[in-house]
Amino acid sequence: MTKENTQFAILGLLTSGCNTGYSIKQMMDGSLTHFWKISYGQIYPILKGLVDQGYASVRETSQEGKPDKKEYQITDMGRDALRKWLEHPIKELETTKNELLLKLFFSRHQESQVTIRHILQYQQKLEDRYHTYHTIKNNISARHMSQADALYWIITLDYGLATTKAAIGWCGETISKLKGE
Amino acid sequence: MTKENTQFAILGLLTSGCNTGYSIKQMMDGSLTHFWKISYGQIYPILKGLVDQGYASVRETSQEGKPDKKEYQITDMGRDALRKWLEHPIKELETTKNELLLKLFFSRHQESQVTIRHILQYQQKLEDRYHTYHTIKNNISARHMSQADALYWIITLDYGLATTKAAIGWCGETISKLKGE
DNA sequence: GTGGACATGTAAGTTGTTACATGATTGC
DNA sequence: GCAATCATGTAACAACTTACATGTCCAC
Repeated sequence: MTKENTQFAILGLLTSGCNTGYSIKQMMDGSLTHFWKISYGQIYPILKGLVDQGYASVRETSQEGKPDKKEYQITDMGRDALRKWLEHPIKELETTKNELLLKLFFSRHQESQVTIRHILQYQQKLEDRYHTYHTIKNNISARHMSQADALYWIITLDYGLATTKAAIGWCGETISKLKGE
Repeated sequence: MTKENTQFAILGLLTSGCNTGYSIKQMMDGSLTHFWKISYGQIYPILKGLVDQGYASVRETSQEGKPDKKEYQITDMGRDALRKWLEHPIKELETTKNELLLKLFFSRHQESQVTIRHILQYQQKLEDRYHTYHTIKNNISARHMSQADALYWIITLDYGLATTKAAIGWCGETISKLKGE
């Protein structure tokens, strides 16, 4: 049930300073994007669903200088459900679709120069991602934020940093291997 | 277009000794599963589509001691299309949904003991996966197989080994960090 | 006679994305 | 007057999974 997780991702963000569909989307894009993505097409229906289930409440508020918005608030029931979900153990490891590896698998049909070019481009993208994670990490340390919030946020970033670094290393080794052929 | 990639994954396997829907599924589950998954619900319609596009041909054959099957063969047009697809550069890095990281992001709502238990279980699963990759790698080296096939197969396994190892290391460090809190 | 490997296929459902529609307000 | 940011929403589509339906042949 990935939908359940997506639901709780949104419910969780209601406890992290986000209380409109718009701000949830922004937070997702900025901070959870490397392990959970979401579109408006999901957010608004799910927010409605959370209210239906009693996990959240809404009120329409008007602001000065900005359009009206719907403010969502997590309820006690929502908090209980969130804690229960957190306790629930993780079933299985997820696997990503990886277009580079797929192409690599069939690369005997191709000249190794082209393969090397693909890997180099991939490596560049990994390095960009690595630097993005670093920048976010530095921003968190520099900014306000409650300690409890920041601790776990940094831990998830460290996962991204560690695995991305390993992938960058693999790119280098693989290119050497292919050049030696 | 992930579907395009899935299509070429199947077309590619027609060049790697698989020529029935059934054997394609087996190969996928055994060797490509860590970066590309597929179900029968996709395989059979796509095989039909490949024939419609002129990328493959079929013939029904009967076997002794086994049920009849449809043997698919890649065509010259299919080979051209496969090479063109291989040349096409990779657009973007994929991101996996990761339930552990999602839960971790909200783990300030939870006692750190429970969080540590989750990470330990995750680490165990990563280690299982790591050993599976190793076993497959050893089997490839030990078995027949053309050198060209084996080289790229091993490279994709090395990616899995490198990133999984990094993730295992992160688990250890994170647990230490949380115990120190 | 039953379980397992081999073999093909589809219908319904799930999950998610993309593109579109709408509109307030601010600053240039 | 136009772009940007803030804001909400949906309909159509895409990709994929799950569950089911069907059947052969072999070995125990």
